[in-house]
Amino acid sequence: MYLYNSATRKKEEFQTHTPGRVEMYTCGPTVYHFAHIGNLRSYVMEDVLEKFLRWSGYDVDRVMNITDVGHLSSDADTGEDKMLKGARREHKTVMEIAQYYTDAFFADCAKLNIKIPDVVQPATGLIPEFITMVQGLLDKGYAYVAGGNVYFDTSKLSRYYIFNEHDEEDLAVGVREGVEEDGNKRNKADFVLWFTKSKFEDQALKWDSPWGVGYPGWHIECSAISLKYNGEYLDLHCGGIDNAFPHHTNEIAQSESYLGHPWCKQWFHVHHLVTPEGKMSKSKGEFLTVSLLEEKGYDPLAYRFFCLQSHYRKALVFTWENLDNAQGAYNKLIARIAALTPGGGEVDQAVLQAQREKFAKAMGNDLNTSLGVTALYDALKVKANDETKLAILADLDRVLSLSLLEKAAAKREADAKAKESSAASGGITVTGEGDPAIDALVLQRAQAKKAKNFAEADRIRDELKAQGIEVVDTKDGAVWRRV
RNA sequence: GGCGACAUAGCCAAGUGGUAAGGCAAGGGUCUGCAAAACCCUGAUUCCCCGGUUCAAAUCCGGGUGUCGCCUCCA
Repeated sequence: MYLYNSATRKKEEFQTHTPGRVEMYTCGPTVYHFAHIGNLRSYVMEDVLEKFLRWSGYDVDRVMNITDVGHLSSDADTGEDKMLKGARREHKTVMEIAQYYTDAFFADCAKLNIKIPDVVQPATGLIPEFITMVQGLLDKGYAYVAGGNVYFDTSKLSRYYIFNEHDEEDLAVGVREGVEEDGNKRNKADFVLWFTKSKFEDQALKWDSPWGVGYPGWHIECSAISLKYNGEYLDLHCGGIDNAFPHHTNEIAQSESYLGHPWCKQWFHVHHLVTPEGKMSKSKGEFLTVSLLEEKGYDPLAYRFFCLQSHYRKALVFTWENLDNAQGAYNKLIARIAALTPGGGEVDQAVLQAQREKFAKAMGNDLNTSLGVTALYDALKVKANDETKLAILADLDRVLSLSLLEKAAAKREADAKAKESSAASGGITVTGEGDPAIDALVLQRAQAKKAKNFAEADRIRDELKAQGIEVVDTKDGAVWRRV
């Protein structure tokens, strides 16, 4: 397959260190708050990438960290740990916060059909490994101690900026409000590997180290966790585009300096979900979570569908209108699949194979999920029996994970049930949200309608409408809902 | 100020030198007492702009413009 590689800024043929096996690492969430749907866009796209690699025959070893310490909200000593901030906000301990939001993260993932990685490692569980790595960098001369902290010395590298051609002098340090320069650093780009100094006395998580009691920097965790579980050679590193610099740049600096050889070849960065006002963030605008989408009546998988319709390397604009489009398209797709009849005839293997190849070509071209979704529509239109169409859809859904066949089967079953009860009650069925008084009115209307008393039927429908209730006649009876 | 990505119909988009896929929305039609649903039909003389290369450019080259992101909190 071909993937765009952020490190070379080119689309390249994907190659692994060990043929047939992919060592894959993903930067996981900092568990200080709920994930918003923009965060989850990355995990959706990475999930599709992982599943496509498996579908293509690779053996994938996927590792993800959980940042539960060390992620500062600012540079240098002024930085407050995000976890602490969360804990204080909710009057809980840091570990309680970490557990709560880790669980919430994976609950969101489950709703979006995002598979849990093979290894999930919280940063606090691997402190000795971080210390070993920091010590190794000190021993090799890539790090120094200053003002109680351990820093990585970027001047020791022949090339530090991997993802962009920065000239150090052009870097606007402190470009953001509230960021101060750290006087302990020898070079502008140096970063902390281990902190012992914190202005915040309630820094709850501390560990003993050769440099004093303290806590790890944010970047070291990913290098060390990947080294432990993926080994010395990483094939594919994923994350949001905003992590390219400085986080991933620093990971490369640490890992390659420590290992003494090239580390990860392929870098996969997912671009942002944005609103018409700009970047989505937890601190401004509406805080969009999966739960909020559900409260508003959306299927989380419609959001997944929305993500798949677009390319991962393009900013995707979120508006409620766009999500409505996706939900509508998703519902229609399910309805069309539900209209197929399972269990009849043989699967046409030649057609299945041809559609598989078409899909593989699209997805293999820098993960073109938009064409991948189009392949679903092609499957519905292909000249073959329903059994073959269903087989194609089931196969492609192993990658896209839209629960197509499950949802279609559920719809088919619900439709059959409605039809059955319709037959049992002489053709008049009322399906609604479980209010007997409303059911009675809707039934009255249906009876008036059956007696061709349309004036009375419309009068009752208007009466219901005034109460915010919409009645729709389907071929299987009357259905009402609150709007 | 520096670096990077992107720019195709109302919206999401495909397209990688051979004459603009697909989806959503919209409009028209069939059907239904009326609606809804379903099904059928309709869409860009043109791909941000200006030059250039070529028999041929949305695609390649040069120069602009715009939007977004990063430059030590973010996926």
